[in-house]
Amino acid sequence: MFMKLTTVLEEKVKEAVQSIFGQELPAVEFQPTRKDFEGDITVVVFPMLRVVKGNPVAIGTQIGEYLVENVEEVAKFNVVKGFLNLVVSDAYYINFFKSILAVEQFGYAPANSKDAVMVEYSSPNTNKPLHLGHIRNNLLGYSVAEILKAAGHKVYKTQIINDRGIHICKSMLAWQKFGKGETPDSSGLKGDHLVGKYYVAFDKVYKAQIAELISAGKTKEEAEKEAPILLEAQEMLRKWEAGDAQVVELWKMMNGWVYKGFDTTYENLGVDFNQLYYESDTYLLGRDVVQDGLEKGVFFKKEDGSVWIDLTEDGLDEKIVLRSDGTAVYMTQDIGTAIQRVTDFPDINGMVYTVGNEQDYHFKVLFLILKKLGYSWADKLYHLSYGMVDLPSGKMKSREGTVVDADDLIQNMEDTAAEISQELGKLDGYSDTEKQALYRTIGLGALKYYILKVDPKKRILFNPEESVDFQGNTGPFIQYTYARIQSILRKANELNLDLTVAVTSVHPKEKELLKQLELFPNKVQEAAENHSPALVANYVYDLVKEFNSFYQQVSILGEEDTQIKAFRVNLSKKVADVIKDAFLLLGIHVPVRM
RNA sequence: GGUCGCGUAGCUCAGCUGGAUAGAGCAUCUGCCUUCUAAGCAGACGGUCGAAGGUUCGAAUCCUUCCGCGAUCACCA
Repeated sequence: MFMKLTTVLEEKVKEAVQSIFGQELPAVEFQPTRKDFEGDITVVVFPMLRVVKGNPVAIGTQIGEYLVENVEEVAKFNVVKGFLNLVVSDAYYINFFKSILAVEQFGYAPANSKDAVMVEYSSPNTNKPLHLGHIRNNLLGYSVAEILKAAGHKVYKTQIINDRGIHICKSMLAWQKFGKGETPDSSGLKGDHLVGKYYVAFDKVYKAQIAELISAGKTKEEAEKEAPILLEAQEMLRKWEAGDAQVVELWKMMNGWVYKGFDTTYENLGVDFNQLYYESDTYLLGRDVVQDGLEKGVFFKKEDGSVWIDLTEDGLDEKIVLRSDGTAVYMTQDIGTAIQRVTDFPDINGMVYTVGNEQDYHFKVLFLILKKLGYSWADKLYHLSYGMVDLPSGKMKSREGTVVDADDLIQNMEDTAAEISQELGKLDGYSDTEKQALYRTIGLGALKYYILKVDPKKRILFNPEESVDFQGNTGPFIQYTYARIQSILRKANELNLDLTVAVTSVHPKEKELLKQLELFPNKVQEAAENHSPALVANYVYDLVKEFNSFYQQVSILGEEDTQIKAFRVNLSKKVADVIKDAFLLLGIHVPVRM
C-alpha cells in the first residue's frame, strides 16, 4: 500500500522528537524545498521550538540523522538555519508513480463520496444577449461545479432564468411598436440579439422622451418616471401579471427566440445545466415562508403592513421581505427558491450561487435569514462572488452598446486561433472540419484560461484591442504541451515498447515532474474548498512548465536504455492525462495536434 | 458617511491558514530548430509587496490607522 510522503514523515518526525527529546509534537510543518537548496521536502524547525528548547540547527540536524537512519524514504538531509531539507529517495517516487500509473483520472476523488451540492450560475435576463460579464460567470460556475464533482461531490448545475419583469416588457413593447413583425427567421438575426436590438430601441426612445420632458420644464427625476413609453411598459407588465392573453403570447414568443439564442451560446461555450428554474414560476414563492417567519418572530410587521427583518445585531440593517401591498421582493423570491430547491432535490446539502460581487450584501442577508429561519443547510450556502469585467472605457452597459458580446468574442478568439495556426502551418493532413474544430478548441482555451486563471474576487480589465495572448501563461501554451506529448505517444506506440516500469533511479527533471504530479489530488480538494478554478489553472501551468523543461533537456524516444525510455514515455503519458483532467475542470479541451 | 472587496516588476497575474534571497508571463535584450511539435527552452533586465505603526524568533501574508480604486447601503432586480 502506498502512503503519502507527508503522512509518513509527519509520523516519523514526531517519533524522532519523542525519541531524542522526549517531547510530544502537536504538528509538523512541511513546505517544498526551495530550488536553490538540495532536497525535495523541507521540515520547518522553528515551530518546534515551543516544545523543544534549543538551537534550531542542532535540533534539525538530530532529527535529520534520525530520519535518514529510520525512514527508508529519506536518503539525505541538510540543515540551513531552521530548515531541515530532506532528499527523498528515488525509490519513493518510483513507487508513487507505479501506484498511480493505472489510475483513471488520478487526482479525482471517488464520485459521490461527498454531499450533493447545487451550483447556480448564468441566470441571465431574457431581454438581451449574453456578454463578457456573463462569460466570466458561466466559466466560473461551470468550472467550480466540475471541480466540486472531481472533489467527490454530487453536483446539480442550475440557473434561474429571469424571464419576467420590466426589462423584458421594454423589449416586447419596442418590438410591438417598431418591429413590423420582424423575427429571427425574417431578419437572419440570432433570437437573443434580435430581442436585444429592441431593448436598445426602447432605451433610445425613452431617452429622447426624457430629454423632451426636461426641456418642457420637468426635473430629471420626474421625466424619468413619466416618460410615456416607460408608462406603457409598466402597463404591459401589469397586464402580464394579470395573465393578459395577448401579452403572454408575445412574451412566450420573444422568450422563445431568446432561449434558442442562449442555447447556441451555451453550447459554443461548452456549459450545461441539469435543472432550469424560471422566475415566472418562482416569483411568487417565499410569501408563505415569510408568514411562517412572522409567527416565529424572525420577522416583524410595520404599521403599513410591510414585513421586515432586523439584522442590526448582526451588524447589518433592517431589510424588507414583503411589501406593504403583500407582494414579494427579490429577497422573498430568493428565500422561496432556495427552499424549493431543497424540496426538489432532498439530497442537496449546500448551494453555490455564482453572482457578481455587487450582490455581496444581498447574499449575506439571504443566508442570514435562512439561518434564522432554522434551515440546517443554511450554513452550507456559498456566494461565489466575483469581480466585474471592466473595459478600458469603464463599465459595460448593454443599453449603450458598450458591451463585448459573448458570441462575437468567441468568434474572434476562434479567428485569432485560426490565423496563428495557419502561420505556423503544422496542420497538414487535417480536413477543413478538423481544422475548424481545432481553432474552436484553441480559441476557447485561450479565452477560458485567460479568465479562469485570475482569482474570482478580483476584477478583470479586458481590453478588446489587445487580443488575448497565445504564448506564455496561456491556455494554448498548455494545450500545445499536451499535443506535443501526444505526438510522442503516437511515435512510441509504433515502437511497441514494453511499458513496464522497471527503472530504479530517476533523472532530476523526472523527479521534479513526479513531485508536481503528487500535488494534484490535494490541489483538486483545495480548489473545491476555495471555490477557485484559479488554483487548478496555476497548478497545470506549473506542471506544464516543468514538463517542457524536462522535454528540452532529456531525450525521450532518443534514449538508448529501453527501461528508461519506457519510463519516460509512461511519465509523459501521465503528465498528459493530468493536463487533460485538470483542464476538464476548467471546461477546456485539449487537442491531439496543433 | 457605514459596510465589504481590491492595491505585489512598465503591463497581466501567482504567492496571502506567518517561514529561507518575493515568483511567472507579456514587453525589452542574449543564446538555442540537419535530434521527440520553437504556441517551446535557457538566460539578462526589471520590486521601498499602496503608506505608517504594531504582534512575532520571523510579516507581502495577521492586527490598527491612513491613502487610492471599486461595490453596496431602494416597498429595483
